[in-house]
Amino acid sequence: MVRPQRSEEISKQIVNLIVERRLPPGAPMPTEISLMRDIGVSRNSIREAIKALQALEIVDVRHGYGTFVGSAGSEALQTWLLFRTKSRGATDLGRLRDLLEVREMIETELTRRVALEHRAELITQLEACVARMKRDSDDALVADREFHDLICAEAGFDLARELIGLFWDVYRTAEGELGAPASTQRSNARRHQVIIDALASRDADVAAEAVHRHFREVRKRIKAGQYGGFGEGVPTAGA
Amino acid sequence: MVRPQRSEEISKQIVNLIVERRLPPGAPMPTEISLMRDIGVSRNSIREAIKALQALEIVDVRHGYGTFVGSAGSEALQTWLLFRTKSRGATDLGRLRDLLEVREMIETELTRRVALEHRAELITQLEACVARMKRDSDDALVADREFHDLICAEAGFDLARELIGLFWDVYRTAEGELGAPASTQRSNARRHQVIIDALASRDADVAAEAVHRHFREVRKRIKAGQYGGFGEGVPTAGA
DNA sequence: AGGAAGTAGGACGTAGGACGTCCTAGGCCT
DNA sequence: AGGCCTAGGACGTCCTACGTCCTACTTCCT
Repeated sequence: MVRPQRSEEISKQIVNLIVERRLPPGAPMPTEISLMRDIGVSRNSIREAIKALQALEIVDVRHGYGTFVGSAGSEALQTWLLFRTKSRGATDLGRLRDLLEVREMIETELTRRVALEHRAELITQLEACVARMKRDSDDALVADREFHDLICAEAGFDLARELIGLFWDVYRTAEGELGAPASTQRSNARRHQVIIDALASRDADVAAEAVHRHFREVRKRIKAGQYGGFGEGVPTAGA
Repeated sequence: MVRPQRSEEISKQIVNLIVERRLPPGAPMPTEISLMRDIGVSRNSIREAIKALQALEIVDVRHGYGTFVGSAGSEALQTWLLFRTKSRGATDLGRLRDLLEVREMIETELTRRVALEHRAELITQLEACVARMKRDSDDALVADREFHDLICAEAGFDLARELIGLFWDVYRTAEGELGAPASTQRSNARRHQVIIDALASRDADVAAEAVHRHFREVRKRIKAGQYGGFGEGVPTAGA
């Protein structure tokens, strides 16, 4: 007889409970005590099961108040993806590259679609972002993120949008921990402007090419080897 | 003074421990007891922190043996994505559509690249998959998955490949739980054959179009509305 | 009466100990 | 040498107690 890990089993039961009762995000969950009674296990086991669900943002636990249904947002994956990127196992630059690669693939296709169909207002909003990016302030980074998010939002696919945001955040964090050089905001703004123009022209191929060019530039910055990767032996500063 | 959740803090410390010591996947971790001493908290707290990491496959716990560094594989996200897809909050079909949409975007771009550069042997392997898909056995599904995985693997981007696999699995599961009609394997095989031909022609645009066509077909099947969505009121079989 | 401070209860957070279960390694027997 | 078997280590579950935090209700002052 196989004993399939108590708490894992409990986690499934809790998820089922949410799905079957059709509880929407934010709805209150049974308390730990009542789950204890209903499922018939100790509070410890219940808590461990909830902890696993909490790590995936499937539930939202508020100290002193209660446990609620979560929204399974993409922030939950940040720890996962960041670890995956930093953990050794493959070449570390390979992991960073993979991250960029996926971003590029999704954003390229997304941009193709947005090029074919978007509100005229979008262009204005994007222009505003680029204007902010030209000033070398901390806000430039925020504007960069917003730029990409605006395009993703325009396409209307929530999952894609969230994933792009996740990848962006993790990439920036990982890159930062490597001590990568910040790109000059000036040229960065220019490359984003190209994307806007492409979108405005409503030509999918031109837009895709603009996005490719943007990423090619970012990749070049990585490969420039201003830093030699970490986790392979010599960590950034040299032995 | 903010108290940032003990176990979350512990989780971070454990992750740091792995990253700083550069422990590779599979390496043994300190025991719960020694973590208890080192970090200075109760075993309960340690275990809850580990449980969260375990949910993300950042660590791998083996009963009676020990705790080891995990590989952060994409299987960890299955629970997350499946819940996200099934949880109400947006229209449920919207979630399924989002899943397909992201798959389509990644696979389209991936296929573009593979079309431009791939081993001749790949075509042979893909042909073998399609041959298996033509037989209406359980193996047809496996072959379908393998088909897409082969293409992703050829491109060489691990993350993209794993994500596609994840999306495929979750889509199939979610679709299955909705009681969706299985597509006729005959026509499915034919659409895959088109993709192979496109790849063999080494024309990126043709390949992309073939992939689009494939997904358009799948989408059509969803929208056909053989089942009316779940979670909005009437669950499949009618009240 | 209206509002603000205080309080009681509920719910999650952490601690510590005990015992069960499972695994591996190493000694022992054949 | 090879297989069995046992001792010990490590994770799994349970129980109990107490701390912390939040909400909602009560109470008291204006």
